[in-house]
Amino acid sequence: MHIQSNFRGTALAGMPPAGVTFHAADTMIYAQGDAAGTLYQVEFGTIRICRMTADGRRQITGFLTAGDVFGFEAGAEHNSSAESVDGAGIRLLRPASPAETTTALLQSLARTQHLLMLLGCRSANVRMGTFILDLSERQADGRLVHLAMQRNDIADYLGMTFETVSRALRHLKDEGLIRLNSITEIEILNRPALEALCE
Amino acid sequence: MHIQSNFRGTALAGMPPAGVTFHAADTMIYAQGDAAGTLYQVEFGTIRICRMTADGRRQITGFLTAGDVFGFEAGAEHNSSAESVDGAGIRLLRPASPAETTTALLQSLARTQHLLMLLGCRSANVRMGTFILDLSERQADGRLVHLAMQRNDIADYLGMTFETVSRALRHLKDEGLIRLNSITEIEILNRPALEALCE
DNA sequence: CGATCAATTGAGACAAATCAACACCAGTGG
DNA sequence: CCACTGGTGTTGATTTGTCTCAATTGATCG
Repeated sequence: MHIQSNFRGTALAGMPPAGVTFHAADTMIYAQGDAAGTLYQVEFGTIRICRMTADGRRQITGFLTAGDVFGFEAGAEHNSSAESVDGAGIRLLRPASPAETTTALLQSLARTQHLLMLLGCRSANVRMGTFILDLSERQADGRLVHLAMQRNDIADYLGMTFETVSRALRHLKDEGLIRLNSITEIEILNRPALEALCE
Repeated sequence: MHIQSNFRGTALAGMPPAGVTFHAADTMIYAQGDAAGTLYQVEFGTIRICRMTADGRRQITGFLTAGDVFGFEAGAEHNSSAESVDGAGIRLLRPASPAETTTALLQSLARTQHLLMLLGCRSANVRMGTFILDLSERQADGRLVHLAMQRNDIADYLGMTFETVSRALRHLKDEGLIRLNSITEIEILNRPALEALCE
């Protein structure tokens, strides 16, 4: 499981630094409605920020990885929940300086707007392709992309069903743009074409 | 035209306060790619924030009205453009305090996330209904909603075509939830039912 | 090995996009 | 005063893409 491997990878190299708490896969860090105020930073692993719609659907508004700061809210309560996707280490930030807060907020805003653009575009294939490219940018390797989250999470992030996620992946595969090395690893075979598709 | 009436309404009451510039309907305040840095505040009228997608579509990421602050960017350049919808007065903000910036940013983030939730939901009728309710909250009257923007703008905001906007309005009308008093004025006939639809 | 959950694939239904025609309104000029 | 025009909005017919429902395969784990 990725939980183990991810955690072990860090733990074996030495204990996680003090102030970092570990959250197992699929566990909640804070819930919708919890008191807000604290800021968090991802140390390792992947976090998803979720929000339930009134009709019962779930919208994931972001996936966060090492270095990302999260937890700000406009009100006194969290209107999103934060959950560990694959086992993650979280650091509590001591009250950050205003400048740091602004930077983190701007980044958060930029990410949200980026997702907004993605959802505004209606093609499932393009959404999926862009998602892969986005992940790729945040990961070291230019060809291999690791999917820490499962299809269901991707679906709720991209605003579609997990069946459509599956079909979109198949489509990109059939086009020769990617290869599915395993269920959690995608290989980008033709990046220029993929970028052209997603612009 | 709304330009005249809006402007006149303010102008007759006295000249716009110093530091407020007027932008006629459908004119640009800043463009995608312009140098960022200044913050603006809407004095009167309506502003739309737009972003072009590579495939030529336009996504409106927000409509701003009196009091709203806009213009922040993560980088040195604007990656959105700001345009006057119906003739609007804009005030340049002198460098705001960090606390004010954070507040404005949080509000901006909250709004963007709200729109994100809307786009994640796929029903055109619900999107349209929510849009009307959102507008209503920002306007004085609880029943009458003024549409400063035209159908095309609404479509690009809600991620659908203007034909679908038209059909969604018709649907809400047929359901007895709203009435179309004129092309720019909607009357909410059954707010509870409308809220129930949109949750 | 069977049990369970995740992922894929297929067939059909349905909502929105697309294409096209038409109505409406304001402004213009004969 | 009335045709003409261009922009905007509505409505209709058809196509297309995604959702839904259902069956099947694949992976993981006790």
